[in-house]
Amino acid sequence: MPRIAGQIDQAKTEAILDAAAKAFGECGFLTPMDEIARRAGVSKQTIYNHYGSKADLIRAIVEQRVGEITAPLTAPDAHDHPEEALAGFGRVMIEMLLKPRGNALLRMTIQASDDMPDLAQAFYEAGPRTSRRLLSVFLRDETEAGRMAVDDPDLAAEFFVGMVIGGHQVAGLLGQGRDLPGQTRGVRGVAHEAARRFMRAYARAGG
Amino acid sequence: MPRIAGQIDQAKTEAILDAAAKAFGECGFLTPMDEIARRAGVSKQTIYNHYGSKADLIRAIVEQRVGEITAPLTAPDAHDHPEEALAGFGRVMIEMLLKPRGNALLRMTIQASDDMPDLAQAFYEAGPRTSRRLLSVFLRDETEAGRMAVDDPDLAAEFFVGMVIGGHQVAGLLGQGRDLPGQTRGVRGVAHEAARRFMRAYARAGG
DNA sequence: CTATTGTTGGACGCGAGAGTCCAGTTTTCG
DNA sequence: CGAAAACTGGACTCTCGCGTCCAACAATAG
Repeated sequence: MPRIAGQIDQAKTEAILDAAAKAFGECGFLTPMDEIARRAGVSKQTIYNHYGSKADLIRAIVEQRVGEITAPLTAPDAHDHPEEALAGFGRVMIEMLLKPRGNALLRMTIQASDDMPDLAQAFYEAGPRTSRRLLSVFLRDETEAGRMAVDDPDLAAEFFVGMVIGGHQVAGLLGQGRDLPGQTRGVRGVAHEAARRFMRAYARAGG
Repeated sequence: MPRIAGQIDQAKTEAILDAAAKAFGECGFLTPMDEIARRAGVSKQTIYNHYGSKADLIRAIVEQRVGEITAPLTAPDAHDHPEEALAGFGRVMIEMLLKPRGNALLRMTIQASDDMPDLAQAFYEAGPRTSRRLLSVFLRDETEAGRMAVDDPDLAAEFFVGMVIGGHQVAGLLGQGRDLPGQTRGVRGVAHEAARRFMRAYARAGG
């Protein structure tokens, strides 16, 4: 028994995954496997030893990266001022999408969603859906605590998420990242303004 | 000179375009040309007689449909109550995306944006960008008329558009159209609620 | 009727990319 | 050192889809 059975992976598996994620992000999911092998500094055969097929490779990328990217997106802390918490949540969300990684991952998943609808669903659950749910819970708690007046937390969460990322999403998906309002304000400025307006929209009746 | 020169097109050109748009929408832009020919009830050669290549065909689809789909999206009428005008604007926008056509067109353009960045840009200009601009102008006018208090119309327009379509967009692109808040309310309900909240967020200081 | 032009459908050439195969090399363990 | 397991790299097969070619057909103008 030469070579420990598990020694194969550790180094190369990650190199392959990194290179593949980067390549797919740049050139779309139609990037040839040879290109990925080249970038990873690895033989093509090795890729197929680690991941059985291109579909499996893509699956691995999405499953790993979704968690990684959405990690900083914890539920806002209800003990802060709600507006501050919302602004922070929004800021993380924008940064999530502005990073080449986030948008590239979404693009790749959309492109692959024809052939792999299950993957698209997993991505949707782990990404957009959970972020909405986190925010929805926060809004409900704030309302019960008497600091806000949100009658439909799910819908309100969708509104806020939409306010914050709406424009960036499509623009990024179409490769038109440059043109967006709020550039002069910067990420923090936009998130803060969104939070401020949202609070006004959902303020308690008494102010 | 047998056969009038212009007799070639009228009938078939449109049939091809319709079939192609439908096919691309359902199966993605990687639909074979043979499939399109079959659906259009036309020989493949005929397609190449009318449109030089697959890229040209896609271009033709996008250029025609963008205008067609965004046609009902005129600037809201400032003479109505602003909230009603906004709700109407939002409703049209949602319907634009809920129709298979709209979302399919966006998907197709995203998928093709790797190979045809110019097309993606044209789409973006004609679609998302002009709708934002229309709304922005409306908000500026309403503010000048003293009915609202919008300091940054561009950003506010992005907020409203995001509120209305944010969730549907990604869900549709990922083929997850079923799960969305606001189903119980229906399209009009969501648009109306968005308009109501938006008005509160941007009401004049004096109420 | 004849010439011209579009259409048909089917075969074809071609390139690209997924996945396989294999001989030779490297690495690690005993 | 010797054996086993993974890696290399490059050739190879297979499929698929774009775009072309071509011979027969249809329609229309003169």
